[in-house]
Amino acid sequence: MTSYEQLLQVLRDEGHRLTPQRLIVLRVVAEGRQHMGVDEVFREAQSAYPFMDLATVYRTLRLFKQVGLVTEVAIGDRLHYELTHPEDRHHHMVCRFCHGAFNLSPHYLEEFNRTLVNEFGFVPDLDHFTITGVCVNCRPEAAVEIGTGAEEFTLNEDVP
Amino acid sequence: MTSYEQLLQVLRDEGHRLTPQRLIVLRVVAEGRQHMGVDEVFREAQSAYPFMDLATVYRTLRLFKQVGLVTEVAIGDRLHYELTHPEDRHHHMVCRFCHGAFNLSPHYLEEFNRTLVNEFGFVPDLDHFTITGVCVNCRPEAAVEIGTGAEEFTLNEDVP
DNA sequence: TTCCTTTTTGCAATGAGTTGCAAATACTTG
DNA sequence: CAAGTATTTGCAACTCATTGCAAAAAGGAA
Repeated sequence: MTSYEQLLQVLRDEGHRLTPQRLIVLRVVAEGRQHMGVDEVFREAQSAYPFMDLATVYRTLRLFKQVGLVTEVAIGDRLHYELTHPEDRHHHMVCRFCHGAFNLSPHYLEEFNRTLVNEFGFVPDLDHFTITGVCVNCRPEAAVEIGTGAEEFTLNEDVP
Repeated sequence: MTSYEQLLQVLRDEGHRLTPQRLIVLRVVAEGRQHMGVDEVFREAQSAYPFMDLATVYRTLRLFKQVGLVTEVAIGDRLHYELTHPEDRHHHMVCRFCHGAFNLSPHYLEEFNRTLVNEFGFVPDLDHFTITGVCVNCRPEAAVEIGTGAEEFTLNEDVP
């Protein structure tokens, strides 16, 4: 487990200033659950430091992402953040129905990454990657939406 | 080449109404270049129909995307749209530096798609996919940004 | 054609996120 | 520890995109 002091050192090393606002946001994210919404981070931070401004939270999270302290995950149409654990890097599969976020090992993208670099000289941003889709649990709902014929059984309640 | 009439039929078939606004947006996108920005579409449409509203353009493009007439591409932080050519489906690699968009054959994602479905039961949205990164031409700039040592040669102008 | 219902439009308001700028403050150097 | 400067904050204004709602218009039925 990365210690709090080590995290601060990352900021100092890159020449960023340690303001109370940054310390608080860092602690909120470090102690919070996985992929917190910005509003969540804001409320928590504000309760620890009532003068906290929303713009500061956005700027701070952007900075933390830039230096690799946190990972940004787009869930639905909102940004979420979680502490980066270097030992447990992972991408996300986000369900378009339930908005659940499932971890995906980087290993599943290695081949793809190599191909883009070798064939096109294109270096994809793959330190973190989010793919949306439909999770196992929501596949029945998805089937109804796109009409696979399954609705004849699931929607008709008059069958004997 | 898909004819204009065929495109209209797609809308009619799904029970959408053919309004002047929709016809114009469709024509603008059909005749425009690849991945047009929303503002671009708006300006073109407005010059053909001065009462055109921006909200209508957004709604119309969203509808067209939903029925598959157009493909949405996120370039930088803005949405762009291009006519969907069913014979020439492709994904996009978007360069974070020059914002150039390069086509990517769906074949490069087939394996990845299968893996997610088989291993996790997760069905990714892969009718269109955009990956950001750094293109061949911008890799020198990227090297300077992330510091690979190359800057010793590119930035120091005092070498004899 | 006319009437009727439902969809669509235009407008204004809203929401998430970003940005310009002056005032405040963290860090550096003496 | 005081002074100087470069960064950061707070605030308000702004941007892109979405939405609620009343008025307008499309398409189907009489």
